[in-house]
Formats: sequence, C-alpha cells, structure tokens
Amino acid sequence: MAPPAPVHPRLRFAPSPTGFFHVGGARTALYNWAIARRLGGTFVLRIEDTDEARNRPEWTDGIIDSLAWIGISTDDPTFEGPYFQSSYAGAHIEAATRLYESGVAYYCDLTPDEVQVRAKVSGKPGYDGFSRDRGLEPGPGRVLRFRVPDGTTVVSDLVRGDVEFDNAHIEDFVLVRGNGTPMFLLANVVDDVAMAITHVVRAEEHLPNAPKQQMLWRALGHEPPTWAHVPVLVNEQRKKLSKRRDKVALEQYRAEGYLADAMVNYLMTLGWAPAGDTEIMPWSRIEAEFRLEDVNHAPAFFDLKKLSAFNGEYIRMLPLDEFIAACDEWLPSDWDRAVFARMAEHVQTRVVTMTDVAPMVDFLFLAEPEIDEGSWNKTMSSEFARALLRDTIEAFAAVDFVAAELKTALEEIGERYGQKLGKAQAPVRVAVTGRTVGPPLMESLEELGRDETLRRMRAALDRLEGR
RNA sequence: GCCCCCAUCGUCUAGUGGCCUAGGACACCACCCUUUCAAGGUGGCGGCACGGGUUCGAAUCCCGUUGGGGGUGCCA
Repeated sequence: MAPPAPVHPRLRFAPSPTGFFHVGGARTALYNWAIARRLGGTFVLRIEDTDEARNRPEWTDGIIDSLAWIGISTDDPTFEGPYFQSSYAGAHIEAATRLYESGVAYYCDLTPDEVQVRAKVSGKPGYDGFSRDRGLEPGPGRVLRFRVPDGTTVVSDLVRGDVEFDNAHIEDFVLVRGNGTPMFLLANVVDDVAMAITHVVRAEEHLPNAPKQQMLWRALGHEPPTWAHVPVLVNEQRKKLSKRRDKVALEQYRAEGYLADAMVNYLMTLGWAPAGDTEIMPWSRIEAEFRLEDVNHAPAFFDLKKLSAFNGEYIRMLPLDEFIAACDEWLPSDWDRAVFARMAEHVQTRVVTMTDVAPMVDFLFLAEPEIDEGSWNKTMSSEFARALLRDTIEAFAAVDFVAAELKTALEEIGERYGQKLGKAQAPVRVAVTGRTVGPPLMESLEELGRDETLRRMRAALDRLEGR
C-alpha cells in the first residue's frame, strides 16, 4: 500500500460577525494562528455570514481589523481568505441531495410542535425517528434529517483525548429546513470538506456538535479532521463571558489603551502556560512552544487585573522613543510633543494603559490646572500650607530654575517648618498640578517654567487668603 | 430531566507515581528605596474539593460523592 500523501495543515477560524469581536474568539483565533504557523500550514478565515451580517459589511471589516490588530493579518502568507459561508450555498444543497439519495438522510413532515408533542407523550426528549422508514419524498415543509446509525461515535480531541458518545442519545438531526435552506451544521461540514480543512480548533461549547459533524464527514466520504475543543472564558461568576454582562469586545480594550502585544500574551496564558517561570514572552516564542495538547481542560477566568499588569509591563518594556511614538495618538493634537517627550520617561513607569498618559501630564499643557477639590482640601487647609507657599514663591523667584535647585530650596523651606520634602512638596504640587499625585514635581516645574509656576502658586495663595 | 466536559493558592497556572514539607505569575500584606504616585528590590500570606481504593510510595492512576461549566432549536 502506498504511504498516505502528506496533508497540508489547514486550520479554519470561523467567527460569526455580531458587531464586535469577542476576546474569547480572539484567543481561539490565536490558537489557530499559532498552530498554523508552527506546522507551516494555513490559517483559513471563513466568516459565518448571516442575513443580518450581510447587510452590515462593517461587521466583517471589524473582525478582519481586529484580527490584524492582534497580528493575524490578511497580508501574511499564512493567512487565507476571508471566505464566506453563504457563497457555498449551492454546495450545501448538493451535499444534502447526495445524502438523501444514498439513504443516510430522509425527509420528515413533522412540525416542531408535533415533534415536541411526541417527545412529551413518549417521555423521551428530542426527535424519535418517526419518519425514518416512511420513505417520504422531498416536498415543501419537509425537513431533511440525518439517519444516525446505532453504535457509538468517538471524537478524538487533541485537548481532551477520546470522547465517546452513545449514538442512542443523538437524535436524527435536521440537515435542511422545510424552506429548503441548509442548517449551520451541514454548511459547516460541507465548507470544511470543500476547503480541505485538517484541524478544527474551537470553543468547548461546540463539543456536543462534534459527533454529529464527524458522522457527516464520514457520510460525505471523508475522514474527519483533527478536533480540538478549548475551554471557554468565564467571568467572576464562572459563567461563560457574555456581551450583556461582561466587557468582551476586543475593540473596547484596544480603545482603552491596551497594547496588542500585551493582550495577545495575556490571552495565551489563559488555559496554557509556557515552560519556565515567566509568562511574559514574545509571540515568536509562544508560537514555537504552544501546543494544543497542553491546553488546560477547565474554563479560565478573564482577569482584568492581570491583563492590566501585563499591559503595564509591556509599556515599560518599550524603548523610550517607541513609547513616545506610541503615545502620539493618545495625546491632544495641540499639545507640544517636545514638552511631552521630555516628561515621557516619568510617565512610562506610571501608566497602566495608554489612556492614562494624557491625564498624567495635562497640567503642563492646560492654561489652568484642573484642581481636584479633594486634593486641595487635604493639603491646603493648614496654616503650614499657606506659610510654606508664601516662602516658596519668594524662594523660587530667586533660585536657578532647574530641578535640583528647586529641590534644595523646597527642602530648606520644609526644614523651617519641621517637615521633610515629602510633606513640603504637597501644597506646591496641588497648587501647580491640581492633584496630590503625578510625575516627579521638580522636573515638572522646570518644564513648566518659572513664570507659570509662580503664577499658579500665587493664584493658589490668593484663593487661600480669600482674595 | 438527559448527554458531555471539568476540578492544584482569591485568580491564571507548573506538575503526567518518588525530584512536592507542591513551583511561578497576578492580586494582597510588610519592609527597603524614595520628591507625591508609580516603578524597582526583598520577604510574607495562601492551594492539591471530599471519601474510598490501587501501590513500598499518589496532586498525579481507578471508583464514587460533591461542586462547577457547556450542550440539549426547522439558532449560529
């Protein structure tokens, strides 16, 4: 016997467009991508376009855009598609006809209500095979059902091992609706066969469909693909992430300033861990090390705190010039980029997401600092604050206006009042930046300049003295 | 109800019979550093769901219990 021809690995990712791209879908896409790349195969994008999705092409564009953001780009040679399920409608019906003619599928004229009544009477859930041997011809209102054989179906799953299903528990499922349109299950298998898909990597919720699809593959005359059902992502209630309750749109994380690299890295650690003591690693290593066989079996909690930690880490890993470049789109266009660039190193260690960047340095660019009343009340109420402000204005007017000198001057003034610099800087900080927290003060003042610093301090003093 | 999947610190995980008085990461706490806040450094808290087996030896294998999740459409 001749050795089997080598098969080119083809992994399909088949999202249904719904107006946003789910983080769980992103992880599944990444799994497919990693395996396709490592095996030297192809990542096939096939959109399960519904009627609604067809009327909203922007949904599909959104998916492609989101995939590109996480590094899965249509420009990459590994990428193939996008294809659309609807464009294979003819093949779906053709396959159904073949199945009917070969006797593995049959027509049934029972309505859904009638099926339900029979189930209730017999006490057995689901369709009972009523029309199996009635020899019905195709006709309006009649559905085509698959004749599930006796025995068991074993689904060999890369992450779960062999999963055995007793066919007695699988009803004769519908292939074609009464109106003649094919069901998703059929369409899916026919498309996979047509595209020579070798690996089906998808969420665990599809596992119960696998035996049905596997039977369909065989009925169509093909060996089923390699299956891999990966666990779902859950919320703190341990429920599958839902659009209503949870923040699941990848686009939203992008808009909130999460870095694609951080998101990708974090997503890959849910259900899988690289060898060694560090989870932070570049995609190139993940791609080389990721194995479906090593994916965990239990659902994983999508932890925003840990994502944030990853994001902060990734921001800090950026070379300074890259960080500055990355900040550009997050800053108002009229802010002086040179000023920001000089402060950037102080910003980089203090932000969690890119949306934190602008508010951290806004006082340098605004005509008036935005005074946070809580901060004001906390630091300005004492007599010490007023006196210190007065002395500092005087000192700052005379000193060489650079960070080191400013620091020395403030330190001296603090000593007069028995306060360390940590306490002494607070009123100045609130007067100039409007808040108790922020980038290093002296450096900020130097950047602001003597005139503006003194003006803000005098304004604060005026307010304190009721002027 | 029925079918299927799952079960290690609060969370994500390492662990595939002896290397485990169970390792790492996030979170949390303490200390150090310090110009606020961060960042960084050091240390700490904290877990094999339960009960039976198998074995010289079990987090690891088997059975049961409990608990969680998913699926049960002429949806995708």
